[in-house]
Amino acid sequence: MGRGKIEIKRIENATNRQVTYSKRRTGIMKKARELTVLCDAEVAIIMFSSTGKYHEFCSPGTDIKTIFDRYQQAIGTSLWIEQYERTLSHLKDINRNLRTEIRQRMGEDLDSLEFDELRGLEQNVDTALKEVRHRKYHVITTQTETYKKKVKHSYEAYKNLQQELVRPWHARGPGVRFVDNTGAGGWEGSSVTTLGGGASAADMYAFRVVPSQPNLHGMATAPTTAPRLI
Amino acid sequence: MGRGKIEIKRIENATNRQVTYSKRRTGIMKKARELTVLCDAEVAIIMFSSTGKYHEFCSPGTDIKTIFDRYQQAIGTSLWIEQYERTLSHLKDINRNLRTEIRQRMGEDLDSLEFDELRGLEQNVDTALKEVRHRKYHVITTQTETYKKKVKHSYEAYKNLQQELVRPWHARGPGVRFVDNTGAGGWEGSSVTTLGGGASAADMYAFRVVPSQPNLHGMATAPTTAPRLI
DNA sequence: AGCTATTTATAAGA
DNA sequence: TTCTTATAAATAGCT
Repeated sequence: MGRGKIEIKRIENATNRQVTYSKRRTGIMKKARELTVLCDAEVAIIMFSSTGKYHEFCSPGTDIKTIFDRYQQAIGTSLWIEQYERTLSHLKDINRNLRTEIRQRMGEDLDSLEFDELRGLEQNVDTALKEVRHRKYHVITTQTETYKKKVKHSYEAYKNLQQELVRPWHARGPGVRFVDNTGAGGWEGSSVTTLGGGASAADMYAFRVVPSQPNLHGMATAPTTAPRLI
Repeated sequence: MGRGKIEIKRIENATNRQVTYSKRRTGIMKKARELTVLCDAEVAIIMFSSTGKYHEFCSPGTDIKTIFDRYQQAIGTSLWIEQYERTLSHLKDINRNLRTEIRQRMGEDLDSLEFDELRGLEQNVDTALKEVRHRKYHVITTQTETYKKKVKHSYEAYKNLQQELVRPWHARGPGVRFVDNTGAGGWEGSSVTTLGGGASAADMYAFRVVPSQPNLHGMATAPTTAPRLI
């Protein structure tokens, strides 16, 4: 009912949707009011727009909660606590199963598994291990490359400064007054020149040893932020 | 809208009132449905006619209780519902994290892990794999022993019967009248005598191949019963 | 927010 | 109840 017929499907234009919502909401509310008056009925309406705003209608002489209670009595679903408890215990069950699966994937609680399940698990974990190793080596490679570049840059900067140092004072630029040489000894002397070539990637991370997965398998409600390597 | 205009006041004729209620109720429900689709809104309607019959409408994908909960939250009523929602979302969070951990233990979604986490995971999965293998071999050994004993017993029973067969008729006991020899050829001739010694344990289960873990990682609310080997 | 051409809803009657 | 139809209402597309 309007200048043109519209298809009943989600209005994609947000503005349009909002306007239509507003108009039609008013229409429904009016209809509801008329119904309560004409037919002596009790009506409760709750609406939430896509933007989250809420509107309500309720027959005069009562309130939404009363009508809702009556509704619950009528359909016998009273006591949400029931529903609530059900949902809760359902989630807890799922949770417990997930934990069991994790424990089994960690090699615990295997007694309850049949042989074929054990074999499936073994195969699965084996595949997973390969995946993890694959990913680990990928990360090693990537990060090693990054470090290589960083070391190379630092070394070049260092060499430039060194050259600057041996040039006569009168040839220096006006902006160069200090040279940082705090690490000149141990830094240059050990492995800088060779690191770009042959240092093993694993050595680069040897300073940080994590014996087992500390963040996984926790009760954390939000993802814990991991300590960053760099 | 009709053959004549009507005043919005209680319809005194009961039949008329009932008919109007029915028609207009249908109209409102339709409008509500259209609103939810057109404007992506959530709508819940509860109606009671003057005769006490109830009707409801609710946007698809949700239910009246959910909308009512949201409504109560919106107007700031009900403290325990908040608590309930919090507990629920807490459980859902835990759930999500557990699933993430399982996926990572399966070698998926590894991109988000830092290097040290990856290394921890690798170590952990590696250990788990050893545990699982250990347990698997334990089960194999145990079951193989069981089968060995069964076969041994069967074989001895068979030999006793065979001896019985070669004894003269008059020497036989009164209860022995029939001898089952259905499998005498293929059974004895092939591997029975050697099985007790050298048959590989793995061969015993070769008839059952389970490529991956079917029951793990599911949404099951209760532990699923596994197919039994024996 | 208003304005209308149109589409819808529905009152009354069958 | 359900259908039909004349009419009242609601509203889509524009300002």
